[in-house]
Amino acid sequence: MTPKTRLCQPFPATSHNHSHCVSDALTKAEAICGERGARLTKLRRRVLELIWASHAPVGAYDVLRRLSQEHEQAAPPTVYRALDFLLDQGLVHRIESLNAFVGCGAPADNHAGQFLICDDCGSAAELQDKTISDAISEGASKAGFAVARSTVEVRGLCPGCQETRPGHG
Amino acid sequence: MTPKTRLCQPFPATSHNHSHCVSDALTKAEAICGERGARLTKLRRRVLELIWASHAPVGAYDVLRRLSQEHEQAAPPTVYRALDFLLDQGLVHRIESLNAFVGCGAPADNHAGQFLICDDCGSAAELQDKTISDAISEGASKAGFAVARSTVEVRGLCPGCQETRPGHG
DNA sequence: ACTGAAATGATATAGTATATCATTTCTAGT
DNA sequence: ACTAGAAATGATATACTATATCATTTCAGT
Repeated sequence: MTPKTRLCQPFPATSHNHSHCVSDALTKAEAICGERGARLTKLRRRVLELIWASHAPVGAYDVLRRLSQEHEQAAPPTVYRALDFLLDQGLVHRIESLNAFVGCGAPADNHAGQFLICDDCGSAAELQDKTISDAISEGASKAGFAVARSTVEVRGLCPGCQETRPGHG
Repeated sequence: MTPKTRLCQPFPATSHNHSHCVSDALTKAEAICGERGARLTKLRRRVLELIWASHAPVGAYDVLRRLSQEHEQAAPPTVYRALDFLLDQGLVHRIESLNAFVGCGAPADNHAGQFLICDDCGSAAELQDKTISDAISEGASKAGFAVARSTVEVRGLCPGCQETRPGHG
């Protein structure tokens, strides 16, 4: 049985080996793009890698600043085009409430995730919770609304930051 | 009993008397601000009225353009300050995925709504669906996440636009 | 009227995203 | 390998969204 709540990209444990996250994400991305005949160029691959530099969503201009250090011609469209590609392929998600982007933890399944975003450390966890998506479908359908896609962004404190800031203060 | 799904701001019927929506919203706003000792100044009231000009979320700069026609000194901070006040009072909501603002249909109850936004006509309906919010609380809690607030923005087609664009085309 | 707080005016600037056209690189068909 | 068309990138300009800062005006309570 599949659980109704799947934490497809958990909050990182303090001990986690981040370089493994990154290489894993890049490997998956290459496999997926390979299957689809989508061109994960050097530039797009590098942008994906920069997005994966942390588990916190990162702004397009932050990516640009880092990319510029190694690629002098980089300009806003350079980054936005790469991001558009990565979004199309489902390799990254856009976090609307932050105008920022985060790597997708389960790029193989075509899904719309729900995000838990820590107001303290900025990290985002990605959920695929069928109870939530079913509730949304049901609520929309009662209103006669035909759902195309939905954005769920939950703000609060991640497990680690609750220890440090128990009263949210 | 309270239904689990409340459509606290429905999609407008083609026949609906919009001036009634607006005057109703303004009346409620004055009552609420009066009770709270919050100052719904002429400027803030007018911005609220401009937001309520339609059921589609409206951008801050759209509000600015209209406001400028009657109030020459209006500048971006004029509008953003008024919006900040209206958001604080729960009289309008911000739609993150559109960078836009919409009047709140149920400003009296302090709530976090869910929004159904039509990709065709742009109208937004506001839901207060306990099934959705409970599902989010539950999913977050399984991940050990402490929820502060959540954003739910569903895109698709409203009842009226499904008739016109049955195949989403 | 006076005073401190709140609101608004005025200006500058930061931050996010896209339009457009030129050039280069890649792919498929020969 | 050659070439034409498509895809990707370069380069530049500009649009859109939001906030910082300080001056001035207005308001509520005394």
